[in-house]
Amino acid sequence: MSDRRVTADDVARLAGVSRATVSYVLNDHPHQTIPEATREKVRRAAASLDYTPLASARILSRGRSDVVVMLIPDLPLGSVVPAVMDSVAETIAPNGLELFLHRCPPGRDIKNLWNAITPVAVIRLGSLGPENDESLRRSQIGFLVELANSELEQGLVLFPGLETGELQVRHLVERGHLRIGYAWPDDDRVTNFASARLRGVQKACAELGIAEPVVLTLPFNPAGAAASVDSWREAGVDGICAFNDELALAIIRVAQLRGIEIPQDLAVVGVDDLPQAAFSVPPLSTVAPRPDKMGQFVARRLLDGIAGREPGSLDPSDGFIRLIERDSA
Amino acid sequence: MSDRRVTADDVARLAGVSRATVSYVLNDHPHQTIPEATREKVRRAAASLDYTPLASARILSRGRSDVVVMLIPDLPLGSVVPAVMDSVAETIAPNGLELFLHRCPPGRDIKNLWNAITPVAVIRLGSLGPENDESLRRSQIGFLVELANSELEQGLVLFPGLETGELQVRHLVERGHLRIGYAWPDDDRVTNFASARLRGVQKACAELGIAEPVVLTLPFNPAGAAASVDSWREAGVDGICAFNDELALAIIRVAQLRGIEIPQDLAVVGVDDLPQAAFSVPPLSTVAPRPDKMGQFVARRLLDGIAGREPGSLDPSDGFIRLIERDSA
DNA sequence: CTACTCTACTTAAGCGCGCAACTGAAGCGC
DNA sequence: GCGCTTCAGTTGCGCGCTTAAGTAGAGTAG
Repeated sequence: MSDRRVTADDVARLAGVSRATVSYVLNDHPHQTIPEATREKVRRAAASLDYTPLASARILSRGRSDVVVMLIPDLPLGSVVPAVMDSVAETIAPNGLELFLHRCPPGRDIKNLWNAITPVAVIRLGSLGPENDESLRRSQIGFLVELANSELEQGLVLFPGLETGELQVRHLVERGHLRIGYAWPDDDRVTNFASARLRGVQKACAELGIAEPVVLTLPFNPAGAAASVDSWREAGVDGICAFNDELALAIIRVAQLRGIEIPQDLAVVGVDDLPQAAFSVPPLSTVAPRPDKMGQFVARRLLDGIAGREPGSLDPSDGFIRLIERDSA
Repeated sequence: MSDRRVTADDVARLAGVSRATVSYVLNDHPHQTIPEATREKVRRAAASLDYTPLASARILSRGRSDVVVMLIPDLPLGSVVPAVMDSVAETIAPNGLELFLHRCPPGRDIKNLWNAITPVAVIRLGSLGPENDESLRRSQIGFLVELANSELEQGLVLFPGLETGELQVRHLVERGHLRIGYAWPDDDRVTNFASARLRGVQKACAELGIAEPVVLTLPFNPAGAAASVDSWREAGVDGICAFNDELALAIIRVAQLRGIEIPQDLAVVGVDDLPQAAFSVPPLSTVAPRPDKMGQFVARRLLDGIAGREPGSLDPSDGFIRLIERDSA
């Protein structure tokens, strides 16, 4: 809040050295022989003035910034996105990189963003719409990681929908539930996720030689949910793959009010592992994302890309999700 | 991804004018008389080269950046923080400002951040710990908005805990529930929020001349929750203020399993207005935050501060929360 | 015809920093 | 005492942009 910024010149003057020396000391520049006494003098001066180099000047001079921007459309970000962020941030921190999140609602034009910030890399977390995706690719950003919400979008898939659906079905079948239902969400914004997961369910059913899943949209209110549950029961369904835990928990609650025993009469498997999932009665079996693994994968890609290395050929979807077996199936 | 960045020089050369003219045109500089023909030439050249000014150079030159950073500790960010972000972003966008979120776990030192970015302003969303808070204040940031999680922390309060607690009690009392219980969360990270809300509850009880609330920690599992509900019932409690909707919904579920009628035997009021709240049986009455109002308030403060104006003397807590009356009380 | 104004630009001075290249002094072998 | 290397710094350029100040030419007033 002072009037004029403190610059490296001020530090140099106070320390009685040149500006270059200040820069060398504060950046721990290699190939430079500076005795500890001088270093200490400089560091003291910098500290006493609360000196912080001006990022813009630093970046301009080095020709490279340390900012990674994560661009996310205005999807409802649950607890997994922040967790992935934390994991990415932690992994790239040793390289001096800092992660920032920027929300990007459908209507907004990205172009103005680059007037404000010069990232080394950006992580696109799901599609931002055709024009923005395109302009992102054409822009002069060092490195771009394109993440997809599901196998149906372009980009790397963090949350593999196919595999998720398969895991759900295989678990139900293992426990003896052979007539599968799918609880489809009543929210357009997540259609992409849902489609991929349903495909996984269908694929697994085919592979296991059981009947096609009975797909019903699950309205997010008690009456509607109850109706869907009744329909499934009439169709002989005894195992439900829910799009996510919210739906799964709703199903469990509604079913219990109707005297349906879980998992004997009806088994349910969710997705997400919400905190509530562990504490429902019975505790919900669910396919959980592993944000730490996801973040580490993204961060590695990022670091490889920035360094100009070819990204390692690891299997992206390896270990990103896991089945948590509890008692609802 | 091209080898060399496209600079204003390239655009100038292509358009057949000087670099200064390019800058004047692209920034719509006032007090400059440039015929439309020339403007068009420049704009075409810029577009055909996909020119984006280098933010760092721009900022260095203008001595001012357009970046607002929102710093948030690693609290679980629900749906309200993103909503506040969107509201802030939208309000400041007409001024050319861009909002970025940066998470700041307790251990992390903020200092390195300013090597990466030079914000005009930062919004501190809750305390980042004593050292970081202090270093933030000493740093050379243009403007700092300090937001508090509750009345118990330093800074402006967006989510007024006192008022929240009061609203809960007054609603219960209006509906004839005079013996109040308070459901305390089993999570250390939210103690600050909870304390303020509880104080509001206690204050309202005192003012209305009813007994002190019976405070019980509500374990987030069915058995524990059931035990708490039993204790309240034994104490004659017929109206519960829950710390948040999650707890409120858990209470409703547990109570129903025990044959307790809601709201006749036991009324419950939550906080947050989760999506599930509207669809529980009975629908949950709750104190809802209004992220749009919060965001607009923060944005106004920000714009005033950046412009050097004294912030308007509006009542910060006005309209930030509201009671949503449904059927659980 | 000169002096002035207005238009439509251009020239050039920074912004603060990093880093390559240079320099002066000290140390050392012969 | 000479040339060589190492130490401990300094000088100065350039990153790409904004913007104050300047200027050539056309138009107009007197």
